[in-house]
Amino acid sequence: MKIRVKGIENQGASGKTNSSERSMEVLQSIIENYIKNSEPVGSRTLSKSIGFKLSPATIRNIMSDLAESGYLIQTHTSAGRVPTDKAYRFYVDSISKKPAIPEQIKQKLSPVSNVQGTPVEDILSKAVHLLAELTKFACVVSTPKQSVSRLQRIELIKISEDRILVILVTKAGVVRDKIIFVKENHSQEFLNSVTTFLNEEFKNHSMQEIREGIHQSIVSDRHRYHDLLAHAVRLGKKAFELNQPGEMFIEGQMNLLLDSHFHEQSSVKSLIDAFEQKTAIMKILDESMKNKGVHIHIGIENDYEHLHKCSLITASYRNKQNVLGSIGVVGPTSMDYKRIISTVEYTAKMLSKTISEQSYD
Amino acid sequence: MKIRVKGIENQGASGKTNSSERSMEVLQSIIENYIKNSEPVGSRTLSKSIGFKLSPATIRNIMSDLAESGYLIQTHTSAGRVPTDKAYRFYVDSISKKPAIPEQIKQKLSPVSNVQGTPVEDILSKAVHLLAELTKFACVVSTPKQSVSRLQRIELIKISEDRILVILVTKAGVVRDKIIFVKENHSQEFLNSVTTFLNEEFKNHSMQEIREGIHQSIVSDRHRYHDLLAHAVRLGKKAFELNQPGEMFIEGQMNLLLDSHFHEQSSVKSLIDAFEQKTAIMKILDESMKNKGVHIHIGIENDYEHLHKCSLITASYRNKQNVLGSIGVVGPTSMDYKRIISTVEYTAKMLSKTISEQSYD
DNA sequence: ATTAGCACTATTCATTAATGAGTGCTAATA
DNA sequence: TATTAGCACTCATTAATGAATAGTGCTAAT
Repeated sequence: MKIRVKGIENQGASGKTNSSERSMEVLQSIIENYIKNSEPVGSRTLSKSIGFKLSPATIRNIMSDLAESGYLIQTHTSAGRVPTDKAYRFYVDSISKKPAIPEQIKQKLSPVSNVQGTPVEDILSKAVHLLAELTKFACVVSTPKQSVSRLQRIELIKISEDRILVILVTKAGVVRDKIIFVKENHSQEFLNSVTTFLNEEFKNHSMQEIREGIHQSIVSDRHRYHDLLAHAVRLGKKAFELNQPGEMFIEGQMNLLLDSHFHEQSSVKSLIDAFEQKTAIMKILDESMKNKGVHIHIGIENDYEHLHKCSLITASYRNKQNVLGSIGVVGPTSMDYKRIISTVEYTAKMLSKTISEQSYD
Repeated sequence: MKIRVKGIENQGASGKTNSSERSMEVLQSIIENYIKNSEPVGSRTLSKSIGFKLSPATIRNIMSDLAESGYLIQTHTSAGRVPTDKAYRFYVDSISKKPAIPEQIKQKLSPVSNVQGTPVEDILSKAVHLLAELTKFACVVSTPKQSVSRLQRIELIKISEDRILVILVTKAGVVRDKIIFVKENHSQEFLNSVTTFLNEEFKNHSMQEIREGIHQSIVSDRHRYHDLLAHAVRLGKKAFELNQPGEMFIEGQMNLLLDSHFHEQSSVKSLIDAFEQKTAIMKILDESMKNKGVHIHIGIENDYEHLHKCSLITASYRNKQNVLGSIGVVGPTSMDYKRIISTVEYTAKMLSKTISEQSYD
């Protein structure tokens, strides 16, 4: 058996590129070709598409090597070759200069920044909708995490004898409400005092801190004999209890089903499952908040099995103070990474800009 | 040519059912058979399924008549027959006793009523999610219409020099927020006075009334020389301006794409379009709020062309005072109407019950 | 090291024939 | 007179066949 050298070793001082480099160039061409046409690419086709700089036979040899190293697979003997997830990983890692955002995309996304006085949720919803239209894939966005965002204001409104409406306004510009049930029949005036106290005590603190702080207050008994404070703390504890599990907006799921890569029954079922069980995607979005920039999860790299046929491109958005959530695209592993990456990046940037302007500090 | 009698005339005092009645029974069987198996039903199959009470030949004659009257069509000469939208219309109109709700469905929907202190939106979202799971079709629900619901409370919160956060709480239990931009730099104390004024003036009035009332106030000049009131009216006008276009939650869109009836490309495209362009479905939901009970739109009966292959089953939900919105199912025209109708009806009932309990009066 | 040439393989596509489900009509039957 | 059995006919579906095609791998020549 002939052993072909496909290593990284240099080839002396000749002007030629070394063989490893050339292999990678070929691989890149194959990937781009496949992304474009969604069809297995053969040696002749490729030779043509790179302007016959290499003959089909040469390319066959290179392809054979690439297949051996796990970058390509054949669906059957006489078919062309298809990039593996490993190939896509190589591809996205080797992308150096991102393409400029086409004017058309900027145009399309402009409504995102054009939203005087709109609630954050509506901005997110608008953004994810447009992103789905642009990419023709499914898009998701997570709503701002409650725990990190800081308190702008709390309001307690008496609804009935035993129910109080709590409204929390965070600095990120998110308004949350819930009803709490109480045993005592507090007057609205009393609630106003409590409100004042809570606002003075906790304004600008993160929800996380507040929850811990209130817990502390209850454990310590410094308020035990002060009626107002004791009640305030008690109510506050209920009011700040975590109840929002973290939401996510989804748009354009159906786009995926027009995509030829998801035409088999099983793939469709997987997708439905993935979107039904939001947790897996949510986890990826959460993960994406931890680091700056665009995050890419290619097929098999996803922990969740039903996403093995998908790639996710995500980017976090933020206001001036905090990372709030992230937005992303779910598409086939053979998506046009360059385009999608820059589109997601740009959308997240727009989102951050808009929300920062709207933020309450 | 032989003319077959297929009219409504009676046939004397014999114990036999008259032929029209029998035709309708056959039609019903055909429809139920088709709903069950999604396959054109032939004379032999049907004869068997009704226990050979009628021979295939007889059934063929009846079928031929039904086809002539537009209740059935053949996809091709040697295929069985398929119900038309007219047949489905007949079918749903002839449903007399609705089946009891299976315990299993009640069980599954119980989380809807089990929601202490949850915002209305979350309840709706939960309900529509469960409905989609139960029916395996796409489900939609419209959020409470702002205009009919009455004011529980308004809050104005100063955000920055030129921005005020407005929070509207309606009696239906919906909290809405938006930011308004102002030229003057009002103090929070001033805003509090305005808030008090607005609450006293407008509590318990419908948004519609309030909008008109404020408009009146501005046209008339009774507040012109009173600074506080003039400002209050000005701010109020901004605050109550309609900005919520009426939302809709969608769940289970992808279920439809597993359904064999939507397997052709064109159908899929239509569906995507229908859900993208939410207006058509929204209109049907709005329409459904005008009358009590379950509403049924079968295929071609829908104004919107992209919904011609779908049937919609909708029902409104309400609190003690008002009809708030509606919830519905979008599925193929050959859906199991009995089951879906009763499921939707039950869901709407649960929803009404839960929201009424949570409503602020 | 690269390439041309050739044998080989597997898919895809069109054609054909067999099968079968279902109808419509007519004549027999209850 | 309504129902049914029987039969000829239609058309979709399926399987089988073969030709065309796209692609590979190997070897020998450059």
